[in-house]
Amino acid sequence: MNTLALRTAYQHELLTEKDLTQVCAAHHPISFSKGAQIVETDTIADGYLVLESGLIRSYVIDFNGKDITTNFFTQGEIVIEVSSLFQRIPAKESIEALTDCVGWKIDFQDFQKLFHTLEGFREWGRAWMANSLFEFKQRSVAMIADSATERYHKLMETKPEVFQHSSLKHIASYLGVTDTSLSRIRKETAKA
Amino acid sequence: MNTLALRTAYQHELLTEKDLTQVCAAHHPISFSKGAQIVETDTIADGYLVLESGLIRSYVIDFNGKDITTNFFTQGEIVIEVSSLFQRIPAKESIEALTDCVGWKIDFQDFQKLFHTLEGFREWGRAWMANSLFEFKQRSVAMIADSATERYHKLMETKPEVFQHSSLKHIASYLGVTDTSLSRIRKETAKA
DNA sequence: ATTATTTCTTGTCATATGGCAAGAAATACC
DNA sequence: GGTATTTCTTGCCATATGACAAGAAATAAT
Repeated sequence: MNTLALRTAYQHELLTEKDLTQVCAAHHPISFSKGAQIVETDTIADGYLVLESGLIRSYVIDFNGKDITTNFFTQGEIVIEVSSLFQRIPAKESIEALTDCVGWKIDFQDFQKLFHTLEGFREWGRAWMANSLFEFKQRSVAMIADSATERYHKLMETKPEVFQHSSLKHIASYLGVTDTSLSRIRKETAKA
Repeated sequence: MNTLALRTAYQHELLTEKDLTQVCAAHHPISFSKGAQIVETDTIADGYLVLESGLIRSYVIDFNGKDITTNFFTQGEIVIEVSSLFQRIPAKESIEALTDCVGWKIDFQDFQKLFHTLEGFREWGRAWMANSLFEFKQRSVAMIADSATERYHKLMETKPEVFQHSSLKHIASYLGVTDTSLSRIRKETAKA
């Protein structure tokens, strides 16, 4: 089986080749069919996965019962409900497969062992978290500073795969607009 | 000197009393005058601080030259530019004191030593990061799901201190509205 | 105290986006 | 293949918020 995604995901200067071998060995292959629920709300996540292929989204249901996509995951990304996994609390987000997916799963206990054993691994982990935090901050700033059209274009550039496999509705809620508006934005874009 | 904020900030079930003593000892008191720059963009952060008293904000300048407040920090909170500190890259956010402030600073090297030595401390750190990530996700969702008025009320509830010491402009950019709009929202609220 | 500067309010008007609904298109189901 | 269901588009109108500008109020500077 191809471990390309794993090697990509765990790229870090302080993670030695030896560490990396150990880390990879702690993962096992896993696959999901389109529509499968990968993390369910109100359960405690028991691990995370590195996505080898397919498209995944995380989402929450807001107080009005509206479904809001919080993230899209593509190849080589870590698919995880951070709060649930690391604070050992029930998940507040759901994660679902938008296409058939294959990936590598690591269980929490195995992760813990590596985290507390390998200095390089925890440096990687901390850097990964720092980067995630940065991306979410950027997202908040984009919601304030950019127009819906600009956010649409940015997503097109960074994750074009999303437009092949996700419905307008999911993309619209991620961008913070209605699907009606997104349909119009797309029309304008195509025209230009 | 009062170490209340320190003890509050480092509350975690896996951080023993012994660990905590060691952690506290790694901090030294520090103070800033109103208007002081605590973290400057394009420099690499050399530590972080636990705020004992005062009000601090972080902000970015967007591509249009607009100043956007990304966060407010109040007593007991960790004031930090995560990306810069943990990825050792130039800061993209600035952090400044909105009032005179006193707090406890820990230098990166001292933090590193504790992080890689004390299992409980890194559990705390990871939990802190997980929680920060969660808060930023919530912020993104609020930008999508809540009206400006709702976001205003939420901030009023969670950080009322902000309204005493920050200008409308800073609060407005944090909430994602213009100061004009915020002035009107406030008026409506007062009326009701 | 006086003046200058920044901050806040208020008015008018423009605009992006939402809400709702109807039809078209695509997809899933039997 | 035909029907049902979901998804997408489009029109009309409502509304929240922005842009700009002028004055008031507060704060800082001399």
